[in-house]
Amino acid sequence: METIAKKPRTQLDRDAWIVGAIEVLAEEGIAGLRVEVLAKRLKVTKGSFYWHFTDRRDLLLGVLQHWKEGRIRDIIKQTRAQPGRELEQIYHVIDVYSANRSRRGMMIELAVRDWARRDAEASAIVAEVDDVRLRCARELFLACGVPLEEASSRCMLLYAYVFGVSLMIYDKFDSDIPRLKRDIADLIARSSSPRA
Amino acid sequence: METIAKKPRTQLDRDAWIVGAIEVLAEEGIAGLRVEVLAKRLKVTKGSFYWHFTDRRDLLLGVLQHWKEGRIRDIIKQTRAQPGRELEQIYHVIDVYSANRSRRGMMIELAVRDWARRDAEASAIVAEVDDVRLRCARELFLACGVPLEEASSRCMLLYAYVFGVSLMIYDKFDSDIPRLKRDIADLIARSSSPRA
DNA sequence: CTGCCTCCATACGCTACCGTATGCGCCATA
DNA sequence: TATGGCGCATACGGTAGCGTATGGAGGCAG
Repeated sequence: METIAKKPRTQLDRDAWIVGAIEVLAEEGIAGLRVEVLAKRLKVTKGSFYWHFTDRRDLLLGVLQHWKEGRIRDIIKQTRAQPGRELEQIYHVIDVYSANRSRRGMMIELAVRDWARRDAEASAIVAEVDDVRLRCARELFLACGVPLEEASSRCMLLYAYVFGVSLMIYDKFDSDIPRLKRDIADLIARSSSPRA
Repeated sequence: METIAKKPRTQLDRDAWIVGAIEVLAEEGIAGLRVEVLAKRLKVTKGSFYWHFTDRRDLLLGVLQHWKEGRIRDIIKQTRAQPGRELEQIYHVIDVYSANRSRRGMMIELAVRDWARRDAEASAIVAEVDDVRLRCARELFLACGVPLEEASSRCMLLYAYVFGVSLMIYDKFDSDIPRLKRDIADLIARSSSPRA
């Protein structure tokens, strides 16, 4: 009767390959994402791979799709705030991205963006994700009473900052990095109009 | 008598290889920087390459060194302002990086930083460059009368922004990108204390 | 002219991949 | 118990790239 119920299977399915692929992508970048390397990591041979995928490109498209959906789900979640707590939520978004806590997610993010610099399909996916991110974040600023154009500037600055700071190496620059990051979050989030 | 004078030679020297390598690096990333590919672009064979370099790693170290020196020269130049025109210079720095004018330089920058995410030697070079950049930019803010800690925050935000914005795809987000970028430059540069 | 040194070409072995062809065990179902 | 297909293993041909070995052209000195 349970024809639709998921059967517990030890075998690999398409999704397991994609999840593993994202793991490799985070560690080695798109250039290191090789079929045989991934197969070895999953303890099977590429005979299995070419059963689930037509070729490497098929996998890569699956990775992009999987990443996009996960990102958009996360964006919706992170930018949903209780009325009156929008500013708090903005700080939370900055913190989530710039903290080392989600280092793994940022590695994937950077790998995908580097990939997108030379691949049209990856580029299209990143464009979609960026658009959703910016619009959702802008809503938060608007809810804080920030005017439209300033809300646009600030949310753009927000995301550019969190990605950019992940590319920099600034250990020796300042002795109190946590304070530095708090101050930067203030520069980004604190609206010039109301003043929290 | 002119044993030290440079002789005009049509042949390739170490530097020509490095310059060509940076070209490939900008277009294909570190993973695409292959000895035989580079040789083909320079219209020679890799027999020449292994005359000038011991191995691929030797070339990569040369690329890093060359990039570092060029960057530091540029930083010194870009952050040297006539007294009283420091704020103007800050805007100029933001503009130089975020404009598409120096798109090529940014491609190299991003390629090196992606490289540095998985290579200790590239990472060390980026750390040096970042340190010089941040300290030079901080001097500009200090000269504008910005307090030390705020100067640190703002110059960090500045560089994180310019690198991060180069990773984003935001065509559809706002209809007036130039205005958006001007507003962001104001958010970064405009000190809360004096008010230009 | 001869010999040497510089700079590059050619040829080779080796490894890492991609994608294909084919074999094979296991499980469900009749 | 027979059988067919699913999921994977094995084996193969082909390409790209690294590094080495060796040959060869051209200039320059003697």
